Amino acid sequence: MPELPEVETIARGLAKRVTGDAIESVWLGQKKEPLKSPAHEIAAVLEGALISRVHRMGKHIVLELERIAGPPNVKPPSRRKAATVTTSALARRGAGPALAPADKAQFIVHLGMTGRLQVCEPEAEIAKHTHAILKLQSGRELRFVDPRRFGRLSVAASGQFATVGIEPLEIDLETFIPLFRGRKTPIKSALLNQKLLRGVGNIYADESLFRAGIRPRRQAASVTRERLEKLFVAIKDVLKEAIKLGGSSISDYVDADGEEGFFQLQHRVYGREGERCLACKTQIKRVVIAGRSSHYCPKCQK
DNA sequence: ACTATTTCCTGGATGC
DNA sequence: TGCATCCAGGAAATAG
Repeated sequence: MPELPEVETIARGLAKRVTGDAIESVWLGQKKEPLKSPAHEIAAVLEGALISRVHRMGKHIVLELERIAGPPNVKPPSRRKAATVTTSALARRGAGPALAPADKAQFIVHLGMTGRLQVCEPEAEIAKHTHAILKLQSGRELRFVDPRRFGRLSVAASGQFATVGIEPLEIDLETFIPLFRGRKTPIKSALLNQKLLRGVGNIYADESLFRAGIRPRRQAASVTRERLEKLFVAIKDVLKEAIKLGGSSISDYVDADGEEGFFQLQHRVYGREGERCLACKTQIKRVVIAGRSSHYCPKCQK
């Protein structure tokens, strides 16, 4: 379940492999769920584009694209046609400005629960649930595999993709505190709300709340400033530590090199229901909040 | 305008 | 052993 640290790890690994490479052609599967933008639009934007940079925004991986002059394999007439269809499709959905084949664009990948991006040789066996294959100029392929299909692929004109939430590793205390003001929702739900902070998911919300001594069910607005200050530090610490360890490998998560992360060994509450609290030996409890398992120590967290 | 709940998905674990 | 059921959860959709 890739959250900020896992996505950061994956984005860094991917950046090392594909920055400077170009996309020659694109194959997209028949399943519609993984495609947030229309298939022809994704293909039109990706084909013949240079990958100039790979980075993370919240839980999204963003590939910055630059159109390279006269890619021999992309015929201008077909591109014009695709752009025309794109324009009308966008207008119909009221999705904002049309996505013309601009000089700069973005390919945005959300891994959902089980999404994987793999860079491999073309002869490598195609995994079950492969939804996209990008043929690269270097001869390799970038593939998107996602069994559960919660992941999403989309394209945007450069700068058009904006998420409302703030990066938790960049936010300052005086911006952080008011995020929770007047919110009746449980603090755990607020942390999972990507419109507030982007990138925090179930694991790191639980781990941060434990470190800050706050029960996940506590109403966000009722958390004292003192506790919010602790939470502010806890979130940053947890995320930074997790990034250092390459993320948490639970379920089948591996990074771009197929390496597992090790932060799961540092989990103090997540997935430890019934086990003893490492601080006070009390049994860790699990409750469901907003449909998510939430783990906490009833003694350490108030 | 908020908040809470439901829905989408498959594979692995569990139960009988 | 085999089959059915449950569970994981991000975010969009829907309901309240």
